[in-house]
Amino acid sequence: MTTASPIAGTGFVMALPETVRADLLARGKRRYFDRGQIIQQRGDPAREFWYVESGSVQIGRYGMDGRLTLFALIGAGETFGELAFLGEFPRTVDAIAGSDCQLIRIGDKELQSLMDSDPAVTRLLLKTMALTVQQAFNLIESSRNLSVPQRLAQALLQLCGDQQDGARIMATQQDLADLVGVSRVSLGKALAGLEAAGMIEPGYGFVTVRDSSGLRAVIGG
Amino acid sequence: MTTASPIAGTGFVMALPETVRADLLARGKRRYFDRGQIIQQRGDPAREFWYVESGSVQIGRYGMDGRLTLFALIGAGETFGELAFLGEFPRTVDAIAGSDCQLIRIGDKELQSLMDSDPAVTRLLLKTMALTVQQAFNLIESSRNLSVPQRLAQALLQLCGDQQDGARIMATQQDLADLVGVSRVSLGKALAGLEAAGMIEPGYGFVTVRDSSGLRAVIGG
DNA sequence: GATCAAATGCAAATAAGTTTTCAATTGCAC
DNA sequence: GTGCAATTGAAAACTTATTTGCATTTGATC
Repeated sequence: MTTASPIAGTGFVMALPETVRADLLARGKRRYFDRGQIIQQRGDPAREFWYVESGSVQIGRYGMDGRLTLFALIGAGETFGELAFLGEFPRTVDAIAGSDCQLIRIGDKELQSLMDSDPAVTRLLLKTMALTVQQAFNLIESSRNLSVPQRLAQALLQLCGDQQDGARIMATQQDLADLVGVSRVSLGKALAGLEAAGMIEPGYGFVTVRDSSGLRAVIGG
Repeated sequence: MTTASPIAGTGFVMALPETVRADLLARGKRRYFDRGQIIQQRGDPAREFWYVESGSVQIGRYGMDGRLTLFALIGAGETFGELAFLGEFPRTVDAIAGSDCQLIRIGDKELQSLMDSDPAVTRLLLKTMALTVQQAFNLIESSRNLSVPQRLAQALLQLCGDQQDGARIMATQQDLADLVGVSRVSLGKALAGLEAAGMIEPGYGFVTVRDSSGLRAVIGG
């Protein structure tokens, strides 16, 4: 579901002013994860949140069948895990390294020392959080009246992130259907439509984005 | 739309620990609004947020025709306007006194002095906000797969707030349809269904809730 | 390269919601 | 009370999405 993506990952750190962000990231510790490695699991205590320096992270939930229901793909420059960390509740989603990746861990110590260093930072954190939330709500609200192809386009754009055209999104049609919140049949039709327009190329277990600006146009018009 | 309600008003202040809340509210100034009076308008700078001490506040948007599209009804104990205030962006919705009401205004000065008084409060604010957001997302996510009657039940419960059974919700079927995100026809059918079950009584321009626990059961099952 | 499970494609029947139109009702203003 | 606009009720045609079942294709494994 497109609507789910803002739940897991946001531009939280990205939205901070350059100096503050650099300061915060400098305090955190770098950690490396191999593709497929589990970063966090549902129910874990949330002692930190993560900034993705390179690579990508899959956010979703494992069902009893062991399959991952994808919620979001977090790319470089994005963060995930802030809500559970700041809210002090257990992880609500699983996170797996989608590729070999390099993350920066930001925990209580780092956050606290940043807030101590400058009292204005806390207000800034609140502001950034509120902004992020508002954007997420806007996204949700706007997607309420969109057709399936439009919502699919939105989801695909979210999933391919900042990548250039040609990005390969590793997700089955069933994954995408869950993400967008429709049946596999409906999603298949929507995919076919976007393919006919030359914007994407469906594969077996993946989708290649050919024309991201076209996808944006689909949403807009 | 049910999904819109968390945007406008939340239990932000309600979720604060008793002592902190009392402290914060004691700092704010009481203001009184007559029924129908405008509290805030879209585009206004957000210099404060409001805690509803008594009465109710309508949140929504005025269309070009001068009609209000209802998003939420905020009752006693709830707050509204935090997002725009904390995020430092202009109001995204209009707020009108739904009845004579008594609000507490919390602005920069009050918030700042609270944060200064105890450094732990800032962390607490972040936590409360994160919690509120997560709850809002949970609500949205859960409502994704609900039928129209279920979403209607959810919206009605949200609108009648803490009130006892017998609460009269002043909203036309068109209002409710906009709120739930369906056509008036579909909403009428859902209303009729709930009425047949004896949970509500539709009126002319209002709905009376007869059995709120029944409505909750509708959502659950 | 033969096998097998996963993933995709396709089609028909069904369900749900929308749009449109018009009639009936309600409540307010005069 | 009468007139009038807003609201509600109801019906039909239409659109969209779901469900179900099965056939086909793909890619990994042995």
